[in-house]
Amino acid sequence: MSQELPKVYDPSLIEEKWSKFWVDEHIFDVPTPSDASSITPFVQLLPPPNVTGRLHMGHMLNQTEMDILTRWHRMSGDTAVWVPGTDHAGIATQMMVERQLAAEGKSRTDFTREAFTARVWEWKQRYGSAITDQMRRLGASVDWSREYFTMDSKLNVAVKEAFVRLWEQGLIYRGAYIVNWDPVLGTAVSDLEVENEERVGSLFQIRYNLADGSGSIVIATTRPETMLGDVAVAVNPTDARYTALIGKKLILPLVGREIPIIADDWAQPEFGTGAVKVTPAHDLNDFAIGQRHNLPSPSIMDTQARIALPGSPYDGLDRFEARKRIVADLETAGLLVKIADHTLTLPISQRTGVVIEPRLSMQWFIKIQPLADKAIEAVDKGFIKFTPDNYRKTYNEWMTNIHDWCISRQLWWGHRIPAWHCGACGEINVAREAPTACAKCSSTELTQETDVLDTWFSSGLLPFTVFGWTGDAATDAANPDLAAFYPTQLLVTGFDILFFWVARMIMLGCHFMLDVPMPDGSQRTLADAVPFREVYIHALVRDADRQKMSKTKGNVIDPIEIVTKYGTDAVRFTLASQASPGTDIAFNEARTEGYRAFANKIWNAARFLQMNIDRGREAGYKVSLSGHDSVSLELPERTPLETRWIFSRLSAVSDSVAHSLGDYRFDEAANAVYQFFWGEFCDWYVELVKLRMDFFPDENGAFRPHSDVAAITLNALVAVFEAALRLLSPFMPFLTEELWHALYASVGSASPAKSIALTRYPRREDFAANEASVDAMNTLQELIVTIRGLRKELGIPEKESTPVHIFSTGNAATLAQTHADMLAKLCRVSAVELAAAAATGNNARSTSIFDVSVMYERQIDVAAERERLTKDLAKFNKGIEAADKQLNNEGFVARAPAPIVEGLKKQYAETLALKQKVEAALAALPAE
RNA sequence: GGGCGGAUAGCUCAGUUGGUUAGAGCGCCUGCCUUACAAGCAGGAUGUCGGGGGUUCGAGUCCCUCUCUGCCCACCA
Repeated sequence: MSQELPKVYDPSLIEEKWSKFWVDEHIFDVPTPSDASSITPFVQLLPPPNVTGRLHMGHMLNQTEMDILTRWHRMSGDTAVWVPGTDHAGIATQMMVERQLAAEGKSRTDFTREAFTARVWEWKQRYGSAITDQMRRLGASVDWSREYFTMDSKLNVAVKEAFVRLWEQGLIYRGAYIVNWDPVLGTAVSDLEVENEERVGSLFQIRYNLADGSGSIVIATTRPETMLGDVAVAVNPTDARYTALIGKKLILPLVGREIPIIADDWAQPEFGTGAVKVTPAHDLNDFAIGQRHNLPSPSIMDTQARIALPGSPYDGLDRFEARKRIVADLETAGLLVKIADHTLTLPISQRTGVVIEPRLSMQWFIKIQPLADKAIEAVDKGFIKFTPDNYRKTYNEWMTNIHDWCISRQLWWGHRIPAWHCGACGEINVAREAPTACAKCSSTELTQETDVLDTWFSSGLLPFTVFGWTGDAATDAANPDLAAFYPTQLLVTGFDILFFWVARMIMLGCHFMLDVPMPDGSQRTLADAVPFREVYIHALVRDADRQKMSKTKGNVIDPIEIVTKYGTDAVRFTLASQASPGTDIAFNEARTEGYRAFANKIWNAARFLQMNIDRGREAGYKVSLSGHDSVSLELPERTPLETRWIFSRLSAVSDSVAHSLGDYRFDEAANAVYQFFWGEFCDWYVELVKLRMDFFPDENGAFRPHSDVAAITLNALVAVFEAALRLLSPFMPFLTEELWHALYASVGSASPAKSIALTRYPRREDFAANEASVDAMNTLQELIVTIRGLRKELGIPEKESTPVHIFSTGNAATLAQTHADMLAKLCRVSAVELAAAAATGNNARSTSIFDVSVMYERQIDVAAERERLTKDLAKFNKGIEAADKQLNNEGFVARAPAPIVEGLKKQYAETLALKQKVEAALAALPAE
């Protein structure tokens, strides 16, 4: 190697270099394929983070998963496209800039709309790349050449197009309805942006007197202030208490207005007093009653939820202040009957945390049922698959109970609704470009709609708008990006935006793309109109105590901080090692420390290789790397056992990693590569390889004669390590990139690709697998571990070598003799002798395949030995008892499959033999 | 009010269609600086698989039930 690697892995020395390299060298950019049918696409859309955002652990988990899959697919030969972008996030961004203005002592209303949006753009240019910079740092292998921003003019054109088409198709309407109103933001928000919170409030009972003075009705309400807008009192038609009163008039307290008593099923006799006040402009249900009974719906509040009734004593009061005053006034008037504690669910704005005010206002809606129908069908028919599958149910539930989607927002930052109101005739002109005259009356008195679209409207279109959808069938059918990359293969996201985003993309994708012919000109079916074929929903990242991370709790872990501390690869590995479908991740720093150690282990393995390559070279051996594909299917005849074994293991692990990743079992995949690299490659292979490297002195300081075994082994070692790096690289891209290049430099050949990310992912068939070597190694490993245990128990000093006696009915003893060098190296065995019979005694131990005794004279701890043996005996007895019971059970023998019965019998016999040996050993123990 | 999930070692979690004596990492205990790595090496201990019942030759795994615990949806004044 050109330069020597430092002894301890320091991620900060290499990470910046590689993240910059990947971006600058356009390693992950994917040009549009000229022939869509010649590629296997693997396309994913990054759930666009808010442009105002900062990366949190949820993002990092999401991106780690997407990146592992993208890198794996890319290395497996697929055309892997991961499209990044950011969301203009109407409300969040506008709030951000307004806060900035507030700091300058200004407010939005000090600006014109144009000046304000210009200011937002300025903000975006300046700070908008913070989150994507963080992504670059974390090594997300996205195609930056395809980066989008949801307010880009290209996307704006597409958004307008989509809106106009929906309007023309009669799927968008405008009307006055009750919407969720955020009085701080001064805009409507969707149902999804409202969180329901249970709180203890009060239920007020108020007396409304009959106009004719013949009595009164007591109503119950949680919101007395809305009585100013009452237009009726409803009772249930079956409620005997009130039937006589239906049709009579009441005097609205404090106001004096006359309102009727009406009969409506909505009023439930059991609740409160059975009589309910009706305020159509400030309650969804009351609005429905109002419609049914043809009642007026006077609004009593302004956009900031202040009472807006000129002339009223309450005019200008905030709603909660008004409530206090009204309750007090009612009490004074003797009309307040009762105040009782009452738990109720309050709608809270997700954005501002204030209580949502249901408000009657003019809004734009999407008639959702036709879109939902297709979206339901697409999932029902399996065109879109959910992992975990139970989200399908959640999705269906929501989709079948869906309400029309209010898409208008009273904001300044966002895609402005392409509609122009005619001042002359009131006609709404919806058009792609600003019309010059009203289509109905030709008046030129046109003003553009001031509302903007819900952010999720534009992000719901992304799967096709990012690839240049225009809405023109012929143009879109000829669009090579759409041809190659739509539908995308996979969407990885959190459940929190299942309805906000995933469901909307499905509805809008199925709707719009159904009209785009297939590249071959044929009619597109729903199966190909879907925006993605699979959805993987990942869980939440929690803190080490499984608490949700939140700013108020102060337990938020900043990915950048933790990455700075442990290195990106270690944090990625921590997330991956726990990421499995449906399971939340408890992020524990102790674990990350463990994976930093793993990174260091890999690093030091590279140093070991470096040393061997250098020394081997000096000794005149040739070292080469054949390339990044198949390592070597034919191992030379003189290849030692451990190399045949590690190749077999590499083959098996490659296979299992692929299967695990295919099932989104990131945890299984990560654990498999971890176990392979540390537990097999380092713990066994590297140690055994030292036996072959005859350019190092042996135990006695002597050099052995050179042989081709050393050359074979050295080259195998290099090949296996190189393959292991590729295997690890989707999980630990930085470390593996660095070491991969260093390895090639060390070997002295040019690396076959610009980046390890562009090499081939190891596959099962790439490595010669050999069953016999695996069996033999398993036996030797068990033997070595047993001897180590015995030695420890006997208190043999680490450096002292001892002979062993081995008896076996199988090949264990001969294997031990053949590979005595391994035993010498790994458990200090000076000589292997075959025993004629199984030994029992303090220095012996038995397994089902061999009996081994270590020849060492030493007084053992009799009490400890007795305890161990007694424990073993109990264990064996328990096993024997259980097996005995089963084997004597006729039902079991008759019905269980033969291999199970045979297996149990064999095990029974083995356990019995072991038990007898333990009993003998116990008997042989000297008295204490 | 509906719906979904979880409960397995001190901690965080695996455990494939029921099949032999339930695993991993971390932590813990013991001994080691063995020519890559002390962020290391070797050895070791640890479980009434939440409780109860059922199906079965056989249940951590399937069914019922109870307890605890997350989460999502919902217009009851």
